[in-house]
Amino acid sequence: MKLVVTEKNDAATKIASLLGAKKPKADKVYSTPVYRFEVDGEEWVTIGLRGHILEPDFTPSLIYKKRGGWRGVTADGEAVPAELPASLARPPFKKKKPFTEDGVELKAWKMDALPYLVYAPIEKLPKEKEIIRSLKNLAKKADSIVIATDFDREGELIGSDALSCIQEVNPTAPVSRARYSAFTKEEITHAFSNLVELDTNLASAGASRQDIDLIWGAVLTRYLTLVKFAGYGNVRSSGRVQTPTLALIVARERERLAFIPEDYWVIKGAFDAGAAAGPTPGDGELAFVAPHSTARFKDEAAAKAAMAAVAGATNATVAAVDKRTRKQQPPVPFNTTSLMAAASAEGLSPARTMRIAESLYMDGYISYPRVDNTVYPSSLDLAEVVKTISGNPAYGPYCNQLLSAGELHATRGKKETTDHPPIYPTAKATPDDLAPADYKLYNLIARRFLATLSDAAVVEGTKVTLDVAGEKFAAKGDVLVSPGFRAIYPYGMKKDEQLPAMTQGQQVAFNGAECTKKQTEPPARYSQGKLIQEMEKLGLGTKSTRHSIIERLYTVKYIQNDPIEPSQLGMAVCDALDKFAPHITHPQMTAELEEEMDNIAEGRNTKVAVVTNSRNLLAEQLANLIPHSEEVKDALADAVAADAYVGKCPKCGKDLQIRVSQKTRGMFIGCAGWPDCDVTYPLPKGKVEALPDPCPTCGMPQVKVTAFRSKPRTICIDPNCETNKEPDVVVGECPTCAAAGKKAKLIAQKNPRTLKRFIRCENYDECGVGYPLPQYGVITATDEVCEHCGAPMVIVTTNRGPWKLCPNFSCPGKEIEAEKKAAAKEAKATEKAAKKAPAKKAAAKKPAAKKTTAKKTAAKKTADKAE
DNA sequence: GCAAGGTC
Repeated sequence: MKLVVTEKNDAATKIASLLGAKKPKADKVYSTPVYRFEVDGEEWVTIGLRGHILEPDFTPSLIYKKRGGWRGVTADGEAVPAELPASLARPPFKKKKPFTEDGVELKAWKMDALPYLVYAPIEKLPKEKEIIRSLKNLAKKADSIVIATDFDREGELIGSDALSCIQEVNPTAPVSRARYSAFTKEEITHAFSNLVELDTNLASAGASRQDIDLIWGAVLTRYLTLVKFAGYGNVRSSGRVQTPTLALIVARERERLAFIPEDYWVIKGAFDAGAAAGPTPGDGELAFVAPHSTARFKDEAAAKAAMAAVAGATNATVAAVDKRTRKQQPPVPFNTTSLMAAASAEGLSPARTMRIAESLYMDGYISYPRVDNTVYPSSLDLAEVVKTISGNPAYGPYCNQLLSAGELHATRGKKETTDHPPIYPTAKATPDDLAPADYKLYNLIARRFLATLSDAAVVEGTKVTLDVAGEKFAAKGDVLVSPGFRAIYPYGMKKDEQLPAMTQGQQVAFNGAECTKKQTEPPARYSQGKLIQEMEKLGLGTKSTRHSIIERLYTVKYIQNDPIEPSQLGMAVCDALDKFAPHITHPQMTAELEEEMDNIAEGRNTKVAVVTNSRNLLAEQLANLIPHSEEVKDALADAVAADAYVGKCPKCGKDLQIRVSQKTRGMFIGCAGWPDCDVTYPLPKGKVEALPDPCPTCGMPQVKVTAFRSKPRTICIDPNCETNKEPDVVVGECPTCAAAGKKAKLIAQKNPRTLKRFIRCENYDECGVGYPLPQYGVITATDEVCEHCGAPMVIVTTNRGPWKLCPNFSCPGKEIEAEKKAAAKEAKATEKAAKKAPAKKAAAKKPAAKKTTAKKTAAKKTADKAE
């Protein structure tokens, strides 16, 4: 039996179906899918890994296991370097030698262990245990092995790791490597009939990257976290990619802070081409506004002079009309980066975009979403794709138009690789088939695909120069003459500005001018999309990791909001590292690593040499950091306090800070003077940010609260402020009391101490009837009761509009509704799958659909609970 | 409790 190992399940299926004489048989080894088929009478089987199946980590025997291995290094491994470089060899023990904890002898403790970590040996440990088990099981029976992972450095490494697993159980089977860069019959057949050897140099280049990333990441992350410990879960991370990325954001913020705005003046004139002289009382249909031809007056006197010159004028002469048509070329096909950038402009974060893209891909709506390529391969039948999506009524007419216009020609981007095609739609979807955000992304991808097959848009630009008492005004207009791709791809387009038709020498009415003082703006903050593009330009991260790097910066609270601004903590971390360990804050580290990896791959250098070199460099940086720990510690502490600051304590005057409750993990506002001062304020659930302006009603600080999936709202921190008071609302009669023959009202109310809102029977002590309410939104009573449980229906009006709900958390109706929805969705999925490809796909799809709905119901439940 | 890179 010949065993073919691929990087992912998807590749395993494709290769099996391209090489098998007959349709491959889908099978499972333990829980891993494998595909069996025959080639020239020989039995073949393909198995897809899940990317890396091994993961480097410090040799376990060296690490004292307690608390995730952060507690120190043990003395038992002879692998522990006996001698540290002089710069790091300060007395490592705070406690007396020999130092033991829980009977384990420790060489160094916490921070003092970091120098040892710099030189700690690294092993590859299993990461995907299930897959490894399946792989080994197959390997035992294999006569020969083909490594068919992706054709790149990480692919070579993944293959090499797989091979080391295989050879543990089958060291003798001959091994070869298939190199392919497209899933076409020719390419795959060619690769498998021209097998080569695994490139161990290339694999060890990748392994060097792994080791270096681990060592630098672990040492610096632990340093930053331990130097000013802020409780478990408050990790302050650093890494080869994330720290330079943070530095970009911080640098931009610094530019903004250093920016000195300059005043300038703008003059705008009002004109009306419908009347020869003004002022015109007319309908204003032909009215337009045009700026002075000096777009920005740097000098107020000059602006005033121009205003004085046109004062009293009622007439303007059209001095010149200049028309130019220009073409707007259709966009190029989407790769991962351009998709994330375009989606980011539409309000989908890169991380969310990739999550959605992944699920659209798994459900067969779009092609593989992790690509660099921006040129459709010739093997892709463009017309067939157009036909496929033409079933969506929003695209139908445009698709037909494209198809009837003759042969299709697609735009080409600059990057051409052949591993995967650019991202395109692979199935029809309508808004009914997908969740709103999913459809938003699908729609973007489908329209982009059609746009890449379209003609250029032709825009006629008109520039009209108007003379008012010798002062020139310049009116500009853009009119779309031929929409071309813009008919289907409206994203990122400016609105047309139409000017009335005018001819040279014509007189138009001048209805006065307005002079406004403005200020120059600092450079804009990065949007997530822009940051991704900048990272790509600098070689930071890969198409598959950039979005998660940015997300990481958000979760460790180095950055906030979108456009991205750094927190005080983010700035402090960046500054501290830039001062004492500058190597990690620059993209240069990645560039140098790339160069070294090329050297390893080409055989000019070895992994050992490169990693050792990197260890030495890190040792230098750490030796620089350690003596400045007090300074770093203070800087981080100040930054954390500044991020938490919301205002002054009304009782003692110290700082009020946003804090996390140790007990409940919930947020509250507490006084920095605690325990001497016991002032606290409750906070509702959600993301909380301090606001600079105090409450206009009571003068206390205000915060911005963003609850899950809601728009942010501003609230005063004082629950007793008028703005936080809510009148009790009678929402119905208590059913339990009614059954007992009593009459009692159900009242919607808010607890000022906890901010929790709920409905409670006025006779609660006896009957115990109560229901939870969402934490915000205006509650209005209805005279209906829930058909399932008898609770009073209420209407909650938020900024997203009113919605009616049964407040009973355990109402049986909730389950029934959820099931109905799930059933409807499943029916649709089954129907769709059955239409597309009989039998097999339907079977594959059904559980997937079930899973998503189940997940969604669960997510909804937690969301409900959170409210 | 750590990185970055694959993939789900």
